[in-house]
Amino acid sequence: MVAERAGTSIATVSLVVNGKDRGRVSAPIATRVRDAVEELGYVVDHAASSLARGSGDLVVLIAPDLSNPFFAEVIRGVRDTVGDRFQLVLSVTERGAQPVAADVRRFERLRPAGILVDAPAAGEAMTATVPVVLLDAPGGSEAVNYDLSPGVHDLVRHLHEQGHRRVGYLDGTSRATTFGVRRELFEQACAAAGIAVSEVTARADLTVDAAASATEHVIEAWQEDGVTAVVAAADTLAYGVLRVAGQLGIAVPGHLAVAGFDDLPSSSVTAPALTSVALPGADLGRAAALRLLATLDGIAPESASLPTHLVRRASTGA
Amino acid sequence: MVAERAGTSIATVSLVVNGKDRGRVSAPIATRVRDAVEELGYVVDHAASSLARGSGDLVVLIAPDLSNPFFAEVIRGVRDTVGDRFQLVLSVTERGAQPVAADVRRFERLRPAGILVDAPAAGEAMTATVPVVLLDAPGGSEAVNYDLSPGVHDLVRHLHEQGHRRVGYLDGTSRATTFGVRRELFEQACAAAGIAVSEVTARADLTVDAAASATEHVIEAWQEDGVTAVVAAADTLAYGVLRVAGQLGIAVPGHLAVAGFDDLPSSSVTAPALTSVALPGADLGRAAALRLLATLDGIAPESASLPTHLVRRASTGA
DNA sequence: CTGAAAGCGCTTACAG
DNA sequence: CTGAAAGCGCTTACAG
Repeated sequence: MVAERAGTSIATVSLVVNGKDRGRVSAPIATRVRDAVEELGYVVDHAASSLARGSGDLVVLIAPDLSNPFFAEVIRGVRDTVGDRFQLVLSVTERGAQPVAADVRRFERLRPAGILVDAPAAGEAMTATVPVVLLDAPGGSEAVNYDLSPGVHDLVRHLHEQGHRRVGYLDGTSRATTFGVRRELFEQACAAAGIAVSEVTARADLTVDAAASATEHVIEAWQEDGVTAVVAAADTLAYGVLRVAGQLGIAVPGHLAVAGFDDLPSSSVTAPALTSVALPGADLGRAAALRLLATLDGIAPESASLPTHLVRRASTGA
Repeated sequence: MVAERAGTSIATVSLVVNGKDRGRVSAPIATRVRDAVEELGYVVDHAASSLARGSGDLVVLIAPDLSNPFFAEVIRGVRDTVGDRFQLVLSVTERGAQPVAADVRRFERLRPAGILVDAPAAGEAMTATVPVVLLDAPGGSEAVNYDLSPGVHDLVRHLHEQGHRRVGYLDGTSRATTFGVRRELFEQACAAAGIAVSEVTARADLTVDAAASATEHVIEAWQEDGVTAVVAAADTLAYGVLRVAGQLGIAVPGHLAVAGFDDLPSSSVTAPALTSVALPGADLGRAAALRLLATLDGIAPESASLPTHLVRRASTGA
């Protein structure tokens, strides 16, 4: 239709709308085509275009839980980076489960330009016929990760300075590898610093409610065990600890110091404000998108490891 | 490849993988095809399939702000309803802006089976070549909406019973129509009940921080104006009011009652627990998805209006 | 019950 | 600089 109206061929229209007309199509014809496109409100068919070209302009981001403010940040970083060149679409897994290989498979069918997978389940081989970049998947070679070491070491040193010698750890139930790494690094750093990690263990789903109820179950045991500080694997979990402490009248940080991971925006406004190992979500999204773009442009992506640092706030007496 | 391995034709394979083989393909051949599909890990190409068929199996949900727990609920409802029949993909607008017609246009290219638009900007004509269902867009005919009346009237009656005669209203800055409706209904109901709505107005983006800082600006004026209760257009906003009241030592509900809209999961656990007009997000998502499915099946969808009700909690002295 | 063939709307060598 | 033609991987009447 457009070709007919512009008095030219379909091939020429294709060149013009794809911006490949430089030096291939004369200016007057290109203008006629653009006018026709405008008047007809023509928009290239995505399916046909993807089919002919072999892949489309979609970038898929698969994440476990979009309602988590952390992922909102990641999404922002990805979007800012892929910009107008690609169309970003999101997919959430069922009930916050970690993305698995089958999720990638399902989106491969869409022939996206690339797939980003945030916090994939451990041990899943995320290979596809399109480029895949993993976010926050320690161990994967195709991944963009945080370097948790500096943040964790700062945290442990800070706790030590504040006089804590026995701490509790509230872990997540998530299958994401990053939680294993957080815990391991933390325990190693504690051992090195002469801080004992209580044998009383607790874990919860990544919600305030779940964390609160897990905390209720172990808080007495922690107290009896001489724990003076609790570190949670995520800020959301730490909020649960804060809530229970508040309800039980346990002074924070006086009787119990609390810290988390993520440094969510709301962590500066909890009561008391939460000390946290900052994992800049937008940076992660940006780095992952850059890596994907590099791959698509045929450039060997450099492996990215994003710095982390400790944000000291009132919950640990800072 | 699959056809070759199964010793049959491409057409037959197509019938089998699309489950259209009943009475058209013999059992042994169908089995051979399925085996071949299994062994080769074959998955139908979405682009080619969409192109040949005219439309695909994608359902697109465009929403302004996925990090809002309310939308997380909506998404859950949609997903539960579209199930395996369609592939749900999400799109977030830039910086939480209300979805506009251009967003719909952009996703039309994907040839989805249908498009769901949550909280679209007011006055946008959301027409497309594929079925579009609007969520929470009062006034639109293709929309699934809440019937806010019962909830708002219960709220006003409740405030009246608690002795409030002068209230403040904290509005959202969102362009979504629903906020206008909330305010209007509330003011009408107040007028009818003999409650004055303070002229001191405040509005904020839908975040706790923004609401808190907006509240800080007007709280004194409200107090001077004799306001004894504040109603916020969303629970997220009400959290900001609660925070400021807490910081200033204003007793809730003793000196100031607070209520919101949405009844987010976290509203039962704020301090104090928040009275709220419940807008069941999952129900909205479910109703919208059902409406889309009905349209796709050629059934005239019945217009849906979802009931709302008041959840009374401690923040208004309940 | 099965398969050859047209066609979905594009893109891209290729020939002119 | 321009256009005719092949082909992307499917689906679906249609003929057998």
